[in-house]
Amino acid sequence: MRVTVHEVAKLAGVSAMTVSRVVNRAAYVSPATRQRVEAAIAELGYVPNGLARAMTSRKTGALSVVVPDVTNPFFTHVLHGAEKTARQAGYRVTICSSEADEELERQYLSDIISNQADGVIIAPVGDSSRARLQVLRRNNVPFVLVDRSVAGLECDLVQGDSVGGARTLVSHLTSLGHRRIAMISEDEGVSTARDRQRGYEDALHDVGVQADPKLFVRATVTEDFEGGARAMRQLLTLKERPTAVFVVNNMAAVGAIRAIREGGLEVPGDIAVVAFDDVAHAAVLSPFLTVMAQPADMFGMLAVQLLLERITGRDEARRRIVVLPGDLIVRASSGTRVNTKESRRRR
Amino acid sequence: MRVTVHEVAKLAGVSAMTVSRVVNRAAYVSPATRQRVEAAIAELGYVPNGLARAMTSRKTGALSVVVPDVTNPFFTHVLHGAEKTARQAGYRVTICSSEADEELERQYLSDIISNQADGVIIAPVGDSSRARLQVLRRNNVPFVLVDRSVAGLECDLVQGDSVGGARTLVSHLTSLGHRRIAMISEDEGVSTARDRQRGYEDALHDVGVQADPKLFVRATVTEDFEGGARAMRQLLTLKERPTAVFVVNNMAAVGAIRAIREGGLEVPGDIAVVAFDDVAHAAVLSPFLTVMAQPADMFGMLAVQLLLERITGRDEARRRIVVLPGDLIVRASSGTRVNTKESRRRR
DNA sequence: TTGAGAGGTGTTCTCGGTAACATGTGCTTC
DNA sequence: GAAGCACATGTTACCGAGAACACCTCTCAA
Repeated sequence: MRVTVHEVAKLAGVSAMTVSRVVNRAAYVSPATRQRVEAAIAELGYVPNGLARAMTSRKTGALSVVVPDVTNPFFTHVLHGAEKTARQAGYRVTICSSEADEELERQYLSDIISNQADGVIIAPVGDSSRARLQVLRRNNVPFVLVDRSVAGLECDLVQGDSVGGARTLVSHLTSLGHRRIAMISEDEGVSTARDRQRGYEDALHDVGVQADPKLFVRATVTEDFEGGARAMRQLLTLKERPTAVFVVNNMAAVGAIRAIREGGLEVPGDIAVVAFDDVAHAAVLSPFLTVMAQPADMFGMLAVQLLLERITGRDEARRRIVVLPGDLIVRASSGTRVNTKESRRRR
Repeated sequence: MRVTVHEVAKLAGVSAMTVSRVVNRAAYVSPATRQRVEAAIAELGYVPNGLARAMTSRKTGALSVVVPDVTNPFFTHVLHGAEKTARQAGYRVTICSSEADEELERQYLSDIISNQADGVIIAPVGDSSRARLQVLRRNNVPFVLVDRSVAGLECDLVQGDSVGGARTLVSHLTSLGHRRIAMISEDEGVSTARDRQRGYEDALHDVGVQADPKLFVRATVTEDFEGGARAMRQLLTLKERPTAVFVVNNMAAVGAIRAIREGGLEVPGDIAVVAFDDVAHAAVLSPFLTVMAQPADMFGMLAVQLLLERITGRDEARRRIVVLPGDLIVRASSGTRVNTKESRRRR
């Protein structure tokens, strides 16, 4: 069906090997032959079969990026950074959206091994990913974690400064006078959730406040905003409501804000909100949410770089961990007067 | 390096073929043998090589989705819908971000052929993609267009109702009294730009207004918002400024709004803004932009469905075109009083 | 008793490309 | 004039699976 070397060879009156040599600009093909072969290639529209090549070369040129949610702007940018860097290095990128589902993640990783990806970038579902990642390792597929580490698994990692970032965000709230500050977190098996909780507790401790367990809620963070909304509704039922909330990420924050408003309350008037991860479009359209912005593109770029180094040998290299600091962007939702220009205008 | 059938066969004391039979649950393997083979597979951690399989079966199980920008929420959702549907049908999805660059698109399509993808979903860069898509066709790679058609190319297509959607958006503006309405479009080679321009002109015509060429500007729409911003700045230099702007898509709209504000003007007070495509996060956080929302997930899902039908034979099927209507969502940016509750509160 | 068919397993060849090796020119060089 | 090398091309084998076919054994019906 598809054109092969053999058909090109026949048309050009040479052997398959010679066609291969022309295609790969290998040594020692006479100009006359080369020309005839090239003409035949053009005439038949021959495109080399990458699979067959991969069979012998043991390199597919494919990297896989596994993220829990492709519609989350944070991961979107990780993806973009990774894709760009990979392409420049001559690699393709296959995305896998694990939907934060362990079984789906397992399936993807198994597929990845089966399809001989040259390497994997993964934002793991959580600590439970450890076993699955060890299967990768057993099959000699190099991988690099992004955004999240996995307890008990030593490997290359690119992540943000969750502890520090959370501490900064929460300190921002305490500096505004808040003391009853809630946290909406996610599954304990996710390293960023743990780290951000630590930052949250550190910041409270800094001002002499003991973290109140009733003010700590976990959300199931899925692609829609419902997880954050549900968690927020729970907080709203407390007899003594928090005056501020620190939300573990952007998606949950959006849900939380919606829940607050649906509860007839105002942000930041009744409850101030701060969160991790910026949302570019929203930020420009109508800057509202105070966030710890992370350089997501950079996460992807660096992860690919580390991965490529693993792929191209240098096995001796030890485990490398890159930690990227975030940027505190203060906007209306935390209750300061920064950037209120627009909201005043909108009326 | 990686475990193969042969090693499993050796360990189990059978032939490679028998291992293959066990793996594929093919007929006639004695329970005893099956068990020994399965034990060997488990012990060695054998995972079948998908490439080798693809060589003989002539099916890779890979679909490619080519979009101009993976960080654009619209395409993100197309991608998500496509990925989900494909996965359920047992296909993987490779994403290619063409960055609206013809050469990059050509390269990707060539890669796709080379890597024997079973099919392609593509939001083409523009009409110039025609030649590149014909190469796909010549190589028997089925494909379906999403979002954009290509002039002079007959093929399956899933798109929004750009003419009607634009007409609705612009009519919304005229119904509010606007008459000097500008349009920020993009490259003429993009079908949606042409269609939306027609809808724009139709809507003006409906109220007896002749489209003013000076009010029509093209933006180079790239992943950042600069294209829209530049176009807007150009409109702001006109002696007689437009009172409203219809922007061809969400990314450009974000840039345009930024430019308006940077010019010291207000939206919608000085200039009303409407655009195609919603941005989910922004919409929840602080509803502002009046848009024609398109069911992007659905675009991806349907495109994959059409594609799978092509792949699994039924070649006789004629060209199919699916047109999905959008939803007008009126918010603050167009100057109505809808949804002003939040902005009033925010003060 | 024979043969037909089901059960069970191995051998060979192929998928499309290329590494490795083989072969065959012609020209230089001592 | 034989060795030696650069150039030019072909042959063979292999990458890891699986299709096709061959070849056993055993059972059961005629």
